[in-house]
Amino acid sequence: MPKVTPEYLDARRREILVAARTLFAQKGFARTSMADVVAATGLSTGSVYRYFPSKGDLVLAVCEDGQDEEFGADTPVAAVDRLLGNVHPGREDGRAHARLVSQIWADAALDERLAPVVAGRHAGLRDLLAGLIAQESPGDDPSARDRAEVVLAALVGYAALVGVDAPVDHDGFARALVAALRG
Amino acid sequence: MPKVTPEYLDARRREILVAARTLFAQKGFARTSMADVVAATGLSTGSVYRYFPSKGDLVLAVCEDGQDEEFGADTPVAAVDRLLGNVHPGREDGRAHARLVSQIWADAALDERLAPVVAGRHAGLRDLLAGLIAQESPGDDPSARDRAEVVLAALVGYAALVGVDAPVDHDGFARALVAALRG
Amino acid sequence: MPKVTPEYLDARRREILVAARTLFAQKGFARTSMADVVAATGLSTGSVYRYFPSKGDLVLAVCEDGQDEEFGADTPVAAVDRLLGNVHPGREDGRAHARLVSQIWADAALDERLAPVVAGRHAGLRDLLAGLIAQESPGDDPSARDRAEVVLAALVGYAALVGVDAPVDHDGFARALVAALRG
Amino acid sequence: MPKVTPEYLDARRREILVAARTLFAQKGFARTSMADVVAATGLSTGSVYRYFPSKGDLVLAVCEDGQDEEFGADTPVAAVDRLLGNVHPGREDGRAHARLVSQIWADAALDERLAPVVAGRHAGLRDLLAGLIAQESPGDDPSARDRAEVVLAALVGYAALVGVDAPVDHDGFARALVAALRG
DNA sequence: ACTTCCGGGACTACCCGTTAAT
DNA sequence: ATTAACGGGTAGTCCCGGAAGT
Repeated sequence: MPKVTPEYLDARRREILVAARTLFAQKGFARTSMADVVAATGLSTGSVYRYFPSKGDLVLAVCEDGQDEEFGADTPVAAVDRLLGNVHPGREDGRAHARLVSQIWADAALDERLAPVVAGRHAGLRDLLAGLIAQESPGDDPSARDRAEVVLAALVGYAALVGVDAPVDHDGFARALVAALRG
Repeated sequence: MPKVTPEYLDARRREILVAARTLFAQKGFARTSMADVVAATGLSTGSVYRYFPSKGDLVLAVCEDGQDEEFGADTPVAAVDRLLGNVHPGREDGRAHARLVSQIWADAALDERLAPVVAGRHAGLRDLLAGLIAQESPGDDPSARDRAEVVLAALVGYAALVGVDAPVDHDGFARALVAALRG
Repeated sequence: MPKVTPEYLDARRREILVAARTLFAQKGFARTSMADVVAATGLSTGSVYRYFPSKGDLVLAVCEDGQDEEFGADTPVAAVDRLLGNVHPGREDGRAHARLVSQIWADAALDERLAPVVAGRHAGLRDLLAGLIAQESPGDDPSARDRAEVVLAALVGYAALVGVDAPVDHDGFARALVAALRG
Repeated sequence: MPKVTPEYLDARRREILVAARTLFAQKGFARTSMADVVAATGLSTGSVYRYFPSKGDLVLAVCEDGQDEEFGADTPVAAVDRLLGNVHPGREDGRAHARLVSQIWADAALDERLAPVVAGRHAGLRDLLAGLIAQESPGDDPSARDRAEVVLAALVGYAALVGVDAPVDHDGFARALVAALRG
């Protein structure tokens, strides 16, 4: 079935990506084999490798994916609430997402192709958050950036906690996080 | 014929543990093979398996190890400084330690034997920190625990950042973290 | 819809053949993938498979190709000189040609479709050479055929030597070969 | 089964080597998979890889093997007879050996680890044969080495012929070869 | 009619955690 | 205590068919 539309190709690619992300969130990168991905997509080995030339590329694509989703918040509190909501332990896919976040940071620490992607994405988010914080604060507070860094780091750590199924107090954490935003 | 002393056995065990931790910090759990550990210790496969019946047990032991080191701090700021110092990107083994932290949280999210160990350790640390915070604060502030949780989570996130070699402002982060301690 | 001319088709076929021979001479049959050939020709997979229904057929065609080139020599010495020149280690493509010769004989020993082609080609060359030898020799020397066989075998062996980049004395070999022609 | 005698290890190694050589002679290097070798030995994959860390090493070992067998001949004619006998098309394993010879020269042309081994072995044989020729010839004939090269090359070419099952006149070839020895 | 190119899936070399015999 | 053996699993390649377009 050659000469298909670019949309078709992109849809196929996304299917693989979604299947892979689901598996990676369940079992992590290392414990998910390409055969697992192949089985989950219903395609053949060759097909998957046509879209992603190696497992590393697939992992990379999963990590890059969703990166460009609009931040969509105009106050720091709203932004943090939203990010925190993604890893809410009560949500259906909250734990899965949290686990994926942990996997990504761990793998990025070992994979030099992944590291800049993850670091860059994080930096972008931090600057955005810092901007929102600065808008709210009176005068020029140089600590906005540091506060943003801390809050974002706390979110990563929170994902780790949710990932291991630790009994967290979601609302309490949210409150303390908002307090930290204020400095 | 040997009948070696328990001390000797324990020393052997520690040697393996140290070698494994070093390798795990460099390459992560999945990318470190038992053969790597065996080679690093200079022992034989059988010996290593005598002390740790499976790779999972070795990973578990590495994660548990160091857990019982005294917290050794009597103010929250001192405690946070100390913890933060362990993953200082400028320190020789700061990045290695940071990487190991990321690996542990990621693996704990997948391994049900590991999860409670890591979660428990974290809870202990959090309660200790919450205690120190409460001591300092006037009256009974119920948010001490939440603040401790946030600060500790931020430390985990900071380790992730250092692990991927992101350009962090260590001192700025420390300041913002101390501010967060105060709420 | 095209209905292209047969000449065009043949030209295409030759392009593929040339590209394939070059690759086969560089990397051998087994280490050259159809994808390599496709890439080298600039055509599509389907096109290549239209002209050569399988890799085996392509290999066969490469082995048959050049077979019908006129011997173009009227004395045994001239013939041998010419053949030897094709695998001269100093020539640009001498080693490449020599490597290809080795690949062909090796593959022919395993492929029953290839074997008769190669054997037949060799037999033709030998008979031709034997005829030239007989012309020069006085009376009817029944050993002409055997001498031709030995000389031709030596040429194959020489190609093998050049193929592995062994330090050969080309002129010395040529002299000894001529002596062998004479018996 | 640890701590076995070196003889045991060597015997095991030889078993693998023999099995591999047989397969390689039948199907060539490329068409013989490591799984084939494993099955032929009756061992497990891991065991075979313990003795030969890669397929390339196994191929190399097969090519080096038998190299040190004594030449065992004191006249050029006897030497050539012996070498020719190894690839006699009538002998049980003559064709198999001939095929293996072809495979080795072809692979050596592509594998830079193999090339020097094969070239060196050939050079040794040639010098030995040249020595025998020189002994017999009156005075100092500088062409002894070239004649030896031609004769050896012819033997390689003869192996190629036998390998493809070409109808050769073994005795006629032998006679012409002996004539070539004399120059 | 003819080319393109996606899909398929068996296969390959090799690795790894672990056992058990010596 | 040592180490040979195990065997299932891993990422990735390869040749080729056949449907979809031009």
